[in-house]
Amino acid sequence: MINIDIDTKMKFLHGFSHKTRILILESIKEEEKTVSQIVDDLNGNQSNISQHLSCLKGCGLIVGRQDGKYVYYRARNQLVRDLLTMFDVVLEDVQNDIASCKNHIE
Amino acid sequence: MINIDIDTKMKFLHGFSHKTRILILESIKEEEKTVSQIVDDLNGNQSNISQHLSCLKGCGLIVGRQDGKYVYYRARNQLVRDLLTMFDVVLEDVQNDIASCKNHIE
DNA sequence: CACACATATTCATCATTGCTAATATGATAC
DNA sequence: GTATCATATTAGCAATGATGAATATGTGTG
Repeated sequence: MINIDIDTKMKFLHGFSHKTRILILESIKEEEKTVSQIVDDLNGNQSNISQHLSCLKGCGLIVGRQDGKYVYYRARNQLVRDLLTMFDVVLEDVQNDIASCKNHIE
Repeated sequence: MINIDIDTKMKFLHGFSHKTRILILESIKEEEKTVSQIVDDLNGNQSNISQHLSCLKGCGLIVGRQDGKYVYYRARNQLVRDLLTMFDVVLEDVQNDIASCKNHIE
């Protein structure tokens, strides 16, 4: 495995650090969508969604293609989809782990 | 797969959203370490590291055990380690695209 | 007990990020 | 050309997150 620059890695991970961005990723995980479709899906603000899409693109998590006056965005590739799936897998496991610990002090 | 509450998920993902926290995770990925060892490793501030450790614990990413006056932290389980490894795998795939992006949301 | 050491917490300040409204760009159709 | 629609960008402000100094808590030792 090649060495990965930490700042590049943080830029990448930044993509996952906001609720709206996660919701966008989940919305376009399996099928590409236009910006307006995503805006509708999330009941969001056009400017706001557009900025988050720009962020996600910069992070390398999604790609866009222009088709006429529309821009379609989708998850960059299968690895990114796998990562999104893995979040759920690990989180499920962590939740069970915590739940099965009857007397954790917190 | 059970449905995962989005806010719980965001809390989980927040653990990966800061450079110091990623460096901590990498530092204790393979072997548990005391707080002071981590502070030395990262050349960090004790208060600051302690706060990030608290965050990571709250996110479910790490666990701590007290041994005498020391507290040892380690990655919660193998899945968390796998996730950290997967970041590198996916990043390797995407690295060139990210390197040219200078922006976050702006 | 007093002391030294390891870690956690508080607090005030500072820095970064996200938000919305407004505006700009770019594409298509008339 | 102009009008219209889709998307991107800018700017100022609001919200959130990170920081280090100081302090508190906890743990073993003499």
